[in-house]
Amino acid sequence: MTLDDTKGLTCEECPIRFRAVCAKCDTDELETLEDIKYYRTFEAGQTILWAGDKLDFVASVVTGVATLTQTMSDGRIQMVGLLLPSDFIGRPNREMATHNVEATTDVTLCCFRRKPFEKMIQDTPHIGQRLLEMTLDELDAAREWMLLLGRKTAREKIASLIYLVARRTATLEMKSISGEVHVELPLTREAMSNYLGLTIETVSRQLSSLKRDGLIQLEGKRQIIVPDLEALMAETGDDDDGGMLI
Amino acid sequence: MTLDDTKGLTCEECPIRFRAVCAKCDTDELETLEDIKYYRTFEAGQTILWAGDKLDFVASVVTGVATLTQTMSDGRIQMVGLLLPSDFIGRPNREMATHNVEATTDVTLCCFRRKPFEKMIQDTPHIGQRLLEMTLDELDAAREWMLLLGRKTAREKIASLIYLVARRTATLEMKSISGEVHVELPLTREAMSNYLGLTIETVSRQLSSLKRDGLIQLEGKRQIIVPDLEALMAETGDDDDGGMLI
DNA sequence: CGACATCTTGACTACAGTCAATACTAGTGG
DNA sequence: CCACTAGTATTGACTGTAGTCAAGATGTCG
Repeated sequence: MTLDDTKGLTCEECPIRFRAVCAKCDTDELETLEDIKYYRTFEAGQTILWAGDKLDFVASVVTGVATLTQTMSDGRIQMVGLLLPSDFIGRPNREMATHNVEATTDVTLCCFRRKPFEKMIQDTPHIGQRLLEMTLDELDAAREWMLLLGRKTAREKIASLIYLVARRTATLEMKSISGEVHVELPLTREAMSNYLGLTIETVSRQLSSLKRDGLIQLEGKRQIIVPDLEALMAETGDDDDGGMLI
Repeated sequence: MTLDDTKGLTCEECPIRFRAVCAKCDTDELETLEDIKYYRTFEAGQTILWAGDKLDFVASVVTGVATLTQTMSDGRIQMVGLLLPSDFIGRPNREMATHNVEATTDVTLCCFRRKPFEKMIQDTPHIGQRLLEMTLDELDAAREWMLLLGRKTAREKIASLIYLVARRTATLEMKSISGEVHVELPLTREAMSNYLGLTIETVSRQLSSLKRDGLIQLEGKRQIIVPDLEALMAETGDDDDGGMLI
């Protein structure tokens, strides 16, 4: 799905219909949402929101990848969220953006005007319930990420990131989780370093090292081939069952 | 409030009545909660839950401090949550505990049987709404924490932790945020190191260094005096406005 | 008082960061 | 088509911060 395909999309046709904040809504509720929604698009590299901006919408990512980052006054940057299609931006009952949001690929957002959306949360349990589920999932992901940042080595960090994306693509494409997987990494080295709490030099060195050891192959800058996902997993420091919870 | 004071407490008398997951409930709703709740107490050092345990309750911390930790197979530990009174344990619709939960002081929990609690979330918007607010707050805290883990120096990490606790005590005691603050740190050096993604030796060294520089005074192992909160803040790497969002 | 936990300090090491040079890639214009 | 540039990525040499290993100090409790 490209940017232009989303123009004038109805909720029923929406590619994230069953994963986004509206997933539990019935037809009536979708109609209310239609009234308060509008689409916005951003090009790769553009900033969607600056921390501190007044925010009069919340939004779902429809297509593309965006990042949430936090910046220290001396310029150090830490990514604190990686937003994929269906992920939610903004917080009900908060007027200010708290983090920078940047598009790393071309991005389409489905924006909801904030005030009416907040009212819907009060009146439409399905929205609130779904948002709670999604927020709990994000909290789980954040905690996994904290383990990575606090305790993993550089090599383990890189392996974990590739494994995460590889696994997601594998399940998305309904492929078996073992065997060869082609991974499209929508992040620059800088974005990766900000995700992992490393410098770009260390990211580069560890990618080269994993390549030298035959655990990955690099095709251009953004394409990675993982010949053996199990073998990569062994480098992440995790044991296998992670992430299969209900 | 001590452990024994909470025996047979009614919701109306509860010390966390207006901050916990039940904060928005009206009298009727509290009555339903009374039926499915029971108290449990744990001694300092006890494990409340093991990751992987079957979980048939969720709970609020009424008194004391507990930690959420994640463990790697080789023994590395990262704290991923610090649970203070009113914080929530467990996740609706999930049967397994995903992290270890340990009492660092004596702890009282107000436990709710999971099934009826999940039903209440469906039927009682006030519970779900409050849980959503609390989860969003936790997510914010987790992201702040990720910045600390990924990008701060050891000294900044220690300063940040003390500042966090100092600030909380100061606001709790309605004292001015500037000037001298006495802080009770309910964590061992080991727990601090797991919180900060450091070794205990580094924690110890940095505490000594902050002491040498006159930024803190140590009274016994757990009591810290901060003569000048502003000066400590300057060591955290943050700029002042952090944490004052709506 | 002695025994065990926890904490502090010191000496040394290693992993990731810094600084700098070079390589690669994509885009622009002659 | 190639030259030039700008941005991004890789590699090397060196440094510095936090980790490791070990000895001692302090505190707690029977």
